[in-house]
Amino acid sequence: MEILDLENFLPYRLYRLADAVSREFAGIYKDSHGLTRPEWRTLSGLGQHGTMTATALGEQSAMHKTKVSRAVAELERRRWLTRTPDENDRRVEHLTLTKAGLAAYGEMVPLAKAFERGLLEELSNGDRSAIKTALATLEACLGVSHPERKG
Amino acid sequence: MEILDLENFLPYRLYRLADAVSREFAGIYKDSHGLTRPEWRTLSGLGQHGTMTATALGEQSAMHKTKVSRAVAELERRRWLTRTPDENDRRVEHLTLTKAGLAAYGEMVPLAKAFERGLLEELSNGDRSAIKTALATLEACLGVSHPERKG
DNA sequence: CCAAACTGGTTTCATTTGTAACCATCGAAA
DNA sequence: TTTCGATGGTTACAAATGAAACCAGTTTGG
Repeated sequence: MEILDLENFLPYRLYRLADAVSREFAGIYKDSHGLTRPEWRTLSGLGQHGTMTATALGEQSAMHKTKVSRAVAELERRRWLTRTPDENDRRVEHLTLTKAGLAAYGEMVPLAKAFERGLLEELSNGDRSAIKTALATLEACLGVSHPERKG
Repeated sequence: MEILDLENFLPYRLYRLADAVSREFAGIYKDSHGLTRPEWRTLSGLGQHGTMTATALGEQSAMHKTKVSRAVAELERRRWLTRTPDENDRRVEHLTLTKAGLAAYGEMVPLAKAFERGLLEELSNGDRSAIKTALATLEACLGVSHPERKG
């Protein structure tokens, strides 16, 4: 009978690594501010782009719209963002970080970058660039970069 | 204010890719047999190693013990595995696939391998080997390979 | 021998997640 | 204009998850 070596199976390894990295990284937003991952991504998207709609947020950060909806609701409750109704389309709301939201964002960005740097430092120069192109290739192949995501 | 480019942030890219791959791959065990991921991993571990304890399963496949416990219960309900009490330690149970379990495993392994092949085909030879060493390095650095996992 | 600490495994409960249904609004076509 | 399908976003409900409590059995140290 043909067997599968799980520990060397790419989907499994990818998932396990991503999961470990993500848990590790969660310390930065969870322990310090009690954010969930969707909340962190929402904060991050708005910090980066200034103003976005919920739909745009979902696309940019690969989140299902229910996740976005709940994350936005929570950040609003904290008064880290505000909603502004769109002039032309009354279904749409434009989301923007408040001063408090920006402050939290500004505080976490350097920590996030340091975390990433810590990871990349472990890799040789060659592996560092190779992993980036490999990721890009697989992302393109899976249609992950700019699609209608479900996550 | 310093910003973070989420779409180029390694932890995010890793997670998003792993998530996409995992969803895609889930078709192989979910759509065909209605398995969850923990159930698939359990099946896979036992198919590969023949007989294991729940604890060993958790270590090999990076699952929290509650996930293992529930997956094992479900596979037992399907009569895909059986439990045999340990001779010396009455807390321990040895898990083994039944004929039906092995059949399902044998059926899925080629599909899994084909899926992995499909992914790797997208990469150049260089990237293929580089991504493996990069994964190994990060796994080692995060202590993912052989630890007390929580996932 | 006995108590305390530990380990394998299950269960309980609160939280998170996903699917689907839903509401409101919009755009296109009749 | 009216109707019908699509779209932005929220809500309801069921299933998956994780933390911690738990039970049973085992080891250790006095």
